[in-house]
Amino acid sequence: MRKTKNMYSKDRQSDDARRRLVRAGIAVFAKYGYEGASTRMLASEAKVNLAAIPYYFGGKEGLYHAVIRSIVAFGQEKIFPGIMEARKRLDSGNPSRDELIRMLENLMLHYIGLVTSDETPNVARIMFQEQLHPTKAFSIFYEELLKEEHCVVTAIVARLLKLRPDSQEAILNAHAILGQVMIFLAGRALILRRLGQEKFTGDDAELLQTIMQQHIRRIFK
Amino acid sequence: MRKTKNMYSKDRQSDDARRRLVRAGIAVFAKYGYEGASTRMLASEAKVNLAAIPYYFGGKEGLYHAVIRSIVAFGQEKIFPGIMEARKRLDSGNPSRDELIRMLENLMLHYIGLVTSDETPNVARIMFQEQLHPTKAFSIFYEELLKEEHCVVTAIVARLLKLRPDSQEAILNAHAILGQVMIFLAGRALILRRLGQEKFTGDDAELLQTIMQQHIRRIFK
DNA sequence: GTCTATAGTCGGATAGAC
DNA sequence: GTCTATCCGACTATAGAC
Repeated sequence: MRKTKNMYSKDRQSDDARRRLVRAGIAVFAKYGYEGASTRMLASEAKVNLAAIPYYFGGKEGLYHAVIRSIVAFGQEKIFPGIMEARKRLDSGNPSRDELIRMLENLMLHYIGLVTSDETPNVARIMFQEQLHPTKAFSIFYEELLKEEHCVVTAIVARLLKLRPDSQEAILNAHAILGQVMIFLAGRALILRRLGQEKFTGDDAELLQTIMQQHIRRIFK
Repeated sequence: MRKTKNMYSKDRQSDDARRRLVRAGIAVFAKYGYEGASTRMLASEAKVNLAAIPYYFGGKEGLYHAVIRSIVAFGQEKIFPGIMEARKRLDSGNPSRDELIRMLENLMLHYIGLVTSDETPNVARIMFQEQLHPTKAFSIFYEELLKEEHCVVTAIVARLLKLRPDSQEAILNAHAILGQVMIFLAGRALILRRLGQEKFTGDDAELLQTIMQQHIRRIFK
């Protein structure tokens, strides 16, 4: 039987080291990519010993997978509530055209919040890295996060356009709609350089919201 | 004075090795990223000797820059004609609303052609890699390719919405419009998995064209 | 659990024969 | 210009002291 003191210290410190490594991993993998990130960077950013990476995660790859899982959890926490609510309203009840448009708007406005927030860019960079170089991690993102999100948006778009929700046209249309926001994550460097800014401001967020509302209303009204 | 035979053989073989390396570089850097690509992969893909990379390009980084330059040239060839024509019509003459919309449509339809073509994905992957991890190469892309493209689209959008072409709103709006197509390059893995396809078909291209036309017309009419 | 020291591997670049 | 052989540095992972 373990002593209380040991359990405390073990759990607290161990959790601390693991947590710091995952946190550092998000920043370092986002900035340098999987190959570009070295275990030395990761350890020093997390302020833990180099050997802690193999010890806690079995190696660099294990740490990366832990980072992926933490991103999935972050995403599920941030976007699933909205998604699930939309899904529910679609399945039960028969939302009117205006309601459908408002649902779509709400989802998009929510994404804009993520785009312009300070904690999202690193997460988003890792997700887009995985799109450019899909590994096992991309399948996890897709199955546990992106699929449901994409399907719900497709379902809304399909209803608005009177298409089948599994039709090619509905899927492509939904992707284009989502692209209007997503490109601010994937093409972040371009738009920031174009604006002459280091990061997005609250004004940008507001402007984007009105722009997105206008686009959605004009496209679907 | 060099002998004709030597010049011939030098130029032909040297050009051949250089060309093969650049060509292989596009494929390998696209697939694995800059850090992930090794000189050994690059040489073997190009079917040249490992030492040819330092010899011709001064090293891996030099080869990468040559690849970047070749992509800029490719892009200028593929998209500048359309861009320049639009720019000319904007500067001289006073295009009508319908003409502006048609200009925007034409640019977007052209990009759809690039999205669904077979030779573009690797080029696009390298460009989006540079957006996620901007190096010196990103500045080259921006200054010599993306800036003019983005400015022209912004100018068209600004006229349609009666905004100043350097206003935040016009710039963000144009980026969102472009995002509808660009996301098919940046988020290629996602949409292909969603469609259950390995690559885009001619049908996808057609559908996308009609979708994009509808969106643009509804947004700006 | 945490650290230092080090093993073992692979990367890019070079030297020098041809 | 092209090749083989090799160097050197950086990387990840491990062994073993504390």
